[in-house]
Amino acid sequence: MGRSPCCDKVGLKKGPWTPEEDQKLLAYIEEHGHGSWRALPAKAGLQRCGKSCRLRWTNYLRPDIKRGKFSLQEEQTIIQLHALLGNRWSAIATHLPKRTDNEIKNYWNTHLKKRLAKMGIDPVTHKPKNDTLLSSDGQSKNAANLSHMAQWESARLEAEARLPQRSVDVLKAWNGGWSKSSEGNIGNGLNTTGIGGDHLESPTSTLTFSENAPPPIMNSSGIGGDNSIPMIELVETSGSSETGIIKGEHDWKTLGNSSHHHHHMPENSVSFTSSLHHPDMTISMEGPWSPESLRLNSSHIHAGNVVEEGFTNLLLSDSGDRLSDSGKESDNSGGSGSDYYEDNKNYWNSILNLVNSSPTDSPMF
DNA sequence: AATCCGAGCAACCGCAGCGGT
DNA sequence: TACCGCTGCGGTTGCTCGGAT
Repeated sequence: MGRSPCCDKVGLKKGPWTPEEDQKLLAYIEEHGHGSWRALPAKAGLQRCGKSCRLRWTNYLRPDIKRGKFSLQEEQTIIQLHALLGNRWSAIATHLPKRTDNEIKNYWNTHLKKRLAKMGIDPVTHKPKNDTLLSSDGQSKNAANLSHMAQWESARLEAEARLPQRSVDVLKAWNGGWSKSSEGNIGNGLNTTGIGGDHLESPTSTLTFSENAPPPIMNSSGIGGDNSIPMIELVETSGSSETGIIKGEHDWKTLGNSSHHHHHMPENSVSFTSSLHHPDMTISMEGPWSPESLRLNSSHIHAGNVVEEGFTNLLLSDSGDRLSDSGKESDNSGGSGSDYYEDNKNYWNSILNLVNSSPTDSPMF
């Protein structure tokens, strides 16, 4: 794989951009669009490599960038998403209006990480550090720390409650082909690079899930091995209540490739909302659990990205591929499958307990 | 006033992945 | 299938600025 030599070329300027350079770049892109970044500098009369131009544009010159202090809401969003996604800044950036991944990354590293550390929360795992909260006999050290913990967990709950593990499992199954991640972050098969591109900027998403069990698990090859989610249709509604309903045989078999197993979906209900550039996309699922019955409702949304983005939101999981063909959990992360489910259960129970015993809107930051 | 030092942030670097040939 | 070009991403660097000494 040939490395792009653009930045190695001699004679190309590096370092801070001058206002003149900014002006040239801005003027060129406004008139022609960026097209090929590699070719752009010469056309725009810039002594820069294309990479540098792209970076300058995406991180600074783009007209839709908001600069300045992060709001409380933005901070919480970053923290919550970081708890789910880890250092996937570009994915996090798609949830913050007009913020760039670079800015979010910097903000995390310079502000939020330190703040969490101060609170005794491990900024990597987003869990309270043992030595901070517990003494050797497991008793809490002091009430302040416990309060921090409760507040933090409460905020974390907000994020994670939007993403029940089982829904993640379902979507993993839908998507199929999850890869393992050495760092414990997701390695899903979805292409996220199209998210947050020129047409999609600031989704915030929630997922709600009924108490009933979600569908059984697909095999690992899943549906749509090309990472698409072909069973979903997006209907442009422009604010009307009109929705497109896709109905068909309530049988997964009709949707995927012929190799996967036949599973019937139990009754279930899913509601997914996402606010994008022009928010309020709603995906709701009613009746028999089957992707055919997904009902999508959106307005002013770049349709191609919406579906992908929406499901990427659902795929925010730190678990790897734990699903097997038969729907049982499989073990490929070092622990047994039952350990995983036990841990998961305990985890959710602890979060729910914390939330039940603490104010939901307690100011943390 | 000069120097030091840390925080904040813009920009760079290298890698991975994708599409085209 | 292998190679190449290109883009995007995340980690890191290094410059700037402001506060402390």
